[in-house]
Amino acid sequence: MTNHDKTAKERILETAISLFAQRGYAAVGVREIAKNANVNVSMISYYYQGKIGILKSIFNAFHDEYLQSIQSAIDDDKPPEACVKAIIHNMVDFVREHVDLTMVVFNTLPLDIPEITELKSERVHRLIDAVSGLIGRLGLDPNDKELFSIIGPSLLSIVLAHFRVKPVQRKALGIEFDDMFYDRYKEIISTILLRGVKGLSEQTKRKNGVIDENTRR
Amino acid sequence: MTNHDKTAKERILETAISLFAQRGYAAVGVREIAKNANVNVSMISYYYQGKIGILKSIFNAFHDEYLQSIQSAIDDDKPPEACVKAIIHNMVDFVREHVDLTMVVFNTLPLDIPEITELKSERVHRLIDAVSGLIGRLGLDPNDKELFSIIGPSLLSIVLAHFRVKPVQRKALGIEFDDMFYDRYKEIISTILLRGVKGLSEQTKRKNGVIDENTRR
Amino acid sequence: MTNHDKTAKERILETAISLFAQRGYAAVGVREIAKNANVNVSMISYYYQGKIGILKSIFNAFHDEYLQSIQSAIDDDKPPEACVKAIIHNMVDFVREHVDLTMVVFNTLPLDIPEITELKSERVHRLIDAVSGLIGRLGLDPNDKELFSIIGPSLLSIVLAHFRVKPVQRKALGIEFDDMFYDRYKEIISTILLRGVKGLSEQTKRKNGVIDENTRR
Amino acid sequence: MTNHDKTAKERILETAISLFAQRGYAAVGVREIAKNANVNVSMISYYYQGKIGILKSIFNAFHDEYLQSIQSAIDDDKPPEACVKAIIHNMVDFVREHVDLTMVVFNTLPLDIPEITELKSERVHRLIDAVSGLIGRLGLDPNDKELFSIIGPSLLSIVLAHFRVKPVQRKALGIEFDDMFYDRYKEIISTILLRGVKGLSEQTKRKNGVIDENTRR
DNA sequence: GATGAATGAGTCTTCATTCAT
DNA sequence: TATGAATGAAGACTCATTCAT
Repeated sequence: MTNHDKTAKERILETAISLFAQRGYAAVGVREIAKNANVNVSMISYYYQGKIGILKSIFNAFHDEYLQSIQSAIDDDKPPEACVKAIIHNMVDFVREHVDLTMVVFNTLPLDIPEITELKSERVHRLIDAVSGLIGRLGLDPNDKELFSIIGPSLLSIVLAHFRVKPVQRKALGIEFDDMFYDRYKEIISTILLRGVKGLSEQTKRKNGVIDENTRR
Repeated sequence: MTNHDKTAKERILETAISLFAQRGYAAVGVREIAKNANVNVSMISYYYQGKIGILKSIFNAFHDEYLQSIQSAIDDDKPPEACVKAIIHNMVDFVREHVDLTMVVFNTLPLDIPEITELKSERVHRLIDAVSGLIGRLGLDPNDKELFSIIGPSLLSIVLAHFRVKPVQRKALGIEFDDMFYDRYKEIISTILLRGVKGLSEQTKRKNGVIDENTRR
Repeated sequence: MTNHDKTAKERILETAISLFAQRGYAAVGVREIAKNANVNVSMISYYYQGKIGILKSIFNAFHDEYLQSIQSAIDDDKPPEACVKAIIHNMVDFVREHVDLTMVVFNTLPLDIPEITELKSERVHRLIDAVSGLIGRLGLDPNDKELFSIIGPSLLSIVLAHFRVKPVQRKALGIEFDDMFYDRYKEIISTILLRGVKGLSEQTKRKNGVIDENTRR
Repeated sequence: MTNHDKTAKERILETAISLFAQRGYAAVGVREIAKNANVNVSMISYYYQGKIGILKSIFNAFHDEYLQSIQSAIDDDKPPEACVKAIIHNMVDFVREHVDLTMVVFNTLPLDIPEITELKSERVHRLIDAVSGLIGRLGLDPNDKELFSIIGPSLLSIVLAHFRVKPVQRKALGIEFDDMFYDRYKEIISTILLRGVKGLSEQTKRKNGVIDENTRR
């Protein structure tokens, strides 16, 4: 499907995602979006009920696909470590395929934009539901909210960190990022997280006095 | 020092940091900054040569203190693991003390704002210089740019992740974050990273065939 | 066509010409133009891409009509003196009909406004092309750039001089300027210029030794 | 006297003259003047009671010297043609020595700046007084206000025309203007004006029926 | 669906001037 | 004299949105 085949509505969304990812929601004007998308400015209000409507659509689009990519990686019949690896694998693939979409959501997350506050809260809860089972199987307490509030964001952050600074690094370090790089990327991130979490669960058990050699493998 | 004792210039900076952290650089207007800082709008251009000048000041202020907090944690006479723990300790303390400042820098980092592109590049290089020695002592190749481009951002991201979503979590999970929480926080993050990095260096060695099966588990 | 029938774009241009003529380009604000033209301020940027765009339009509008009025007066089948008279006739009529337009261009000409520097240069060249033939037929060297650089501006200046000081003179001398005045005006200016230029060409020939004492007086 | 020896007040005036000449009174800000003159902004209000005060000083400074240069060229014992030549000579020299000063006054003349309206009127009257005698001796009616209102401005305009467009011409035609150029300049302008005015007086007499061969030389 | 003119509040920046020191 | 902070209005321009066509 060439760019010309897409409907005006689609072109608006894609252009907005690209521009929001580059310069942030607030810094991009509807005129610029309309111009780049080759539509009349009024069409934005027509299709999305205003600029903020685009952002809502972006959040929903991201949420649907992202959640699914995580859920499809969780399989209670597989060992939890494999699930984590699969999640990371899916996440990296998903992010690579939707860098701009992900960046917009991630960068907009900590900002106070009243109109999307509800969307953000809802998203958090659904994610927790999705992964809480896996957390328990990894040896951590799924009801330990504090622990979760630390590990949860870390997981996404650690994966996304690279994508956030990619443009800066490409410039400063002169690195090109290809498929090989991302294979290594997945492996490194998986190692850090799996080993790290394993260390955590050992620590927990040790503190609870249940440490014996067997549990440490 | 009460808020009234501060100079107009200081009040502008602090107000801007607070507002930028909440809603992002582009979404905050100079009028609002001036109003909250109780100064005349034109004072912003007077002291900072325009809105972008405030952002530059913020970057420099962050960079100076942040770099120093990391450097002071690195001690070649201590084992590298202790250094990592110290860095994380310092970072968490630094971030807690300067949440808004850190958030502004972190959230602005991935955005394309031509006027501060140079500042960002320069910052990256100085950070690399500061920690490259430690990287080597942890068993990783300090000249492996790719590896660094993955771990570097991860380190900061994993620490900051919590702060980014703190407001959302406080609301969604009903957690209060006190000193005890942050002690635990430091420990968890340290564990994840140290164990994770250790896993990485072992992996590296294994691939290079330097170690045997016994040392692995 | 009443003022109300004109489009917003036309009203902006005409109002701007009038105000610029009175107080100069820099001294007039877009708000004042918009107010007098009965349009919203933003319409100025919408139609003219900013205040400077109005000035560009003014330059182009003047140039087009002015050049044409000169060209239509030049007829190689008529004696050059008649052409000069016709040019002055056309110029005076043109200026009377477009006093403000002419004044804006003339008063803006010597000012350094980077955005219109090119327009000014282009204008000079076209004018030279238009009259160089006539210059030769008047007995002057059309390739003598210096000579042209003196006479060219003089021609326009001498015609415009009156219009520049008209308001001051009306006040100071109590003169009213009507059709009769301008008929005399054309004659006086024509006489000065034709006799003056004739004197010049005689002087030139004399220096070149082409004529003898008898023809001189 | 080097630039550093000059008093702050002098530096302000000279800097203002230079800047006003380049870009016009309204387009130049007091901050720029103060900066270029190496004084504090407040000094401008202190010495000149505001920006408009500088302009008034400029008008007065010009008027005093300019009038004197014309008066010193008028000598009732010399033939009127010689006086005209002397006036032109003095004017060209004066203008060359005070280009910026002259341009500021000349360019500001047609603009409506309420605060200097009186200054302008006064100036016109004094000039008329100074040259009215000479006008009569040239064979023109000194009480013919209309005639004077045409010739008067023409005289100055024709001399200044070159200086107004000098920068444009230097660029467009590639001419350099040196002493030799200005010698020729004086001669050409003198010829145009003397011959032109002679033509006028002959015309006048002819109409009045007093023409005889003797008066035409 | 699509256009482009129009609106009015908003953007950041600069203005000339004043005042206490 | 000289300084620099401070003011408030005004500078040009852009914003997202609406509406008649």
